[in-house]
Amino acid sequence: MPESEQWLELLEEKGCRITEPRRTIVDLMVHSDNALSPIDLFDKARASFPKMGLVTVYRTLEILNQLGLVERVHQKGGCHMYLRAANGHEHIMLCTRCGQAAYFHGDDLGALIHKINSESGFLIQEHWLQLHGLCKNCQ
Amino acid sequence: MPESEQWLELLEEKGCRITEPRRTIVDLMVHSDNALSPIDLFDKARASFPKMGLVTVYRTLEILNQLGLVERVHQKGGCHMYLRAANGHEHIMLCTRCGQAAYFHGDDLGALIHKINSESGFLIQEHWLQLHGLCKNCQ
DNA sequence: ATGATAATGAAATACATTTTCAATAAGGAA
DNA sequence: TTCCTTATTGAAAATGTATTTCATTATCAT
Repeated sequence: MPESEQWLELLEEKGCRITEPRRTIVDLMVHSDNALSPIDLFDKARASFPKMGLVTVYRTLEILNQLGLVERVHQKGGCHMYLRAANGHEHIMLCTRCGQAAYFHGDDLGALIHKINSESGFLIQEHWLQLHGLCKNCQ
Repeated sequence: MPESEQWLELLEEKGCRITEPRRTIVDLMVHSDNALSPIDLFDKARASFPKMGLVTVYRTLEILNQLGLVERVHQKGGCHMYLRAANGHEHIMLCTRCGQAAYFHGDDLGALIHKINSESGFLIQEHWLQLHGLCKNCQ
């Protein structure tokens, strides 16, 4: 089953109606190699669905984020872009030159987290790691 | 030498004038255990320097950020707060209950980064790790 | 096919940040 | 010290980003 369909099924399970705007945004997010801002999505979406409203982009991103399907990308310049979420122990890598995102399925950070827990007394509940560099093409 | 003085010297070396607003903000950032937003800083600063302008807070944070003395903190709710920057291989931990920040000096990411470089072809230039959990007091 | 209501888009609003600019103050030169 | 240059400042305006409101539309269970 195409990934877009899986996302739409999750939306349906959550009790959401499947609409044209949502289909459009899901499709764009599933297939994008680059992080996209709400405005990026708005512009791209209107190519195939001219009536798309910017508010709907925000609302749909919020739902997809709640479902863990997309996540906000954090960059020096700002934190306004979204990307397909990393699954399990994947980590996101962003190319600083072309913007392409890649997912690396590396070790989990369990050992480090555990060490921090025991040495610092801090009880870590959540962590995120983001990597910035040059992709193969841009080196 | 107090850390505030060190920061001010770095500002001077950069060619900046040492002003009352800058002293005030530096002092607040050096001594804060919690991440602070521009508005937080604005409010706190006016306690000792009532004429402080919000724009100056933004401008000073930008300079301190360029000098690597403060860094933006990334949280689910948004990325509008700043903290003394982590040095070397320190990583920032934030308490999700009281907001207190702690710095943990544990590397171990070198191996992971190296592995990613060789396996993915991606050349990692920078990495950010941020940890969220409960500090000793809040557990 | 119908109807209840979730979802939508546009406008208004709220919030965050940056730009502009005249007045002020820092700090080197006299 | 006093003067002068100019970086810095604060206020207002402008820009950019995100959310709320609300009447209209479209989904989907019946």
